[in-house]
Amino acid sequence: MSGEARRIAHLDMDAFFASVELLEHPELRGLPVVVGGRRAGAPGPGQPYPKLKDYVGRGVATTATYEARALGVHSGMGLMKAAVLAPEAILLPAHFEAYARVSRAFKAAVAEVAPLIEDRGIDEIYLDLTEVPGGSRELALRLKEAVRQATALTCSIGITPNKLLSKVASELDKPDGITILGFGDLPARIWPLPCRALNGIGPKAAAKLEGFHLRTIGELAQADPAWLVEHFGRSYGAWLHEAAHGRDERPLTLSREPKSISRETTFERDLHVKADRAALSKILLDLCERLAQDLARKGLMAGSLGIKLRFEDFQTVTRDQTLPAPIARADQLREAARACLKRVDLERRLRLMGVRAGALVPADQAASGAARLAEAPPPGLFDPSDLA
DNA sequence: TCTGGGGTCCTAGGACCC
DNA sequence: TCTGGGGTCCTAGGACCC
Repeated sequence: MSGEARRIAHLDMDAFFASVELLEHPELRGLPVVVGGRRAGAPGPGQPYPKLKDYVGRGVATTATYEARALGVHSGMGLMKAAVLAPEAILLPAHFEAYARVSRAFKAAVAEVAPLIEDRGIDEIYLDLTEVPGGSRELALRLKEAVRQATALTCSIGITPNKLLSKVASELDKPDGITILGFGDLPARIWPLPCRALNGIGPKAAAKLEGFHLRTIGELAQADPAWLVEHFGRSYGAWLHEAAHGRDERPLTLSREPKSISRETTFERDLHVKADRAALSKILLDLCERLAQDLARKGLMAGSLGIKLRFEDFQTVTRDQTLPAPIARADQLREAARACLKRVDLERRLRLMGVRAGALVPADQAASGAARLAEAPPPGLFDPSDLA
């Protein structure tokens, strides 16, 4: 039984990173501004802001103000491409510490209104409003006011019976919008939208659907579920059908433990293992040190370690290794990463390297477990690798 | 004018065990 | 010796999301 109808909100901060930057640089309000790029270096006092057209190098737009989006700049777009569309746009470097601080502030403010929160990253959350007294519009206004008072920023809110629809709804009236929908609104408000508007249909699935002339969610809803399963697999095909009909029973995930922690970097220029050995070695050590800090800060150890490499042609490979015992120190991480590296053919030049800690275990548990084993090996238990 | 960095989840094949 | 099947763990890759 699904019980009574739920009331779920999706709250999404408007152009979050760019909006936080505008708090620092109010004189840029109303202008096309893009946040992104590598250490562009903040302009000194009296210096003009750097323009997108003056940017050279690798990097993507992390966020863009609505003025920049109107020129065609989207997050994830390469900056060199963005510069063609909006050469005069201001380019600001990202300040992740500031965004994290504002993120905590808006979530704390929202929790005062509605405590059941699913964290969906730095700038968005789901809320369960089912048991919160008050009308949906009234609650949305209260949430927006709480966010505004805590951060001086605007957000957009969708309220519907489930997460799937609320996520779509919060996009419908951006920025600073409120959209409240029931199942009855499906044909008029949801079905005309492109399939891509559904959270879970990405570029690949959308292109494949389009190949079958299924462009809108309404067209997808009309498709025979058995046919969808045939072409998209049992799990995904069934989900496509349910999603197109706005059905989604997923509960909110109120807390979760991290499954992995990773650090990666794209190089300024492509590097070759032989010609750039020293540079790559330094980068690997750097990544491992940062990963070790992350693990220490969270009190975790890695039960497995993996590397990720991206070649100059953008092909990406990963190598993972389950460790005999959890590790957390930088030198241990590096040794394990090097063992993984040996399993990759490194003829082509590299553009990215990353390290990832998986199978995470709390450091106190891992330490006591290892100590117990070292102190008193169980009698009669022998390790086959001893024979090697 | 090529495409960041941090994640999650799913699939699929092979090893290994019962 | 052959055959079959199920379950779990490990690894690699890929889609997707923020």
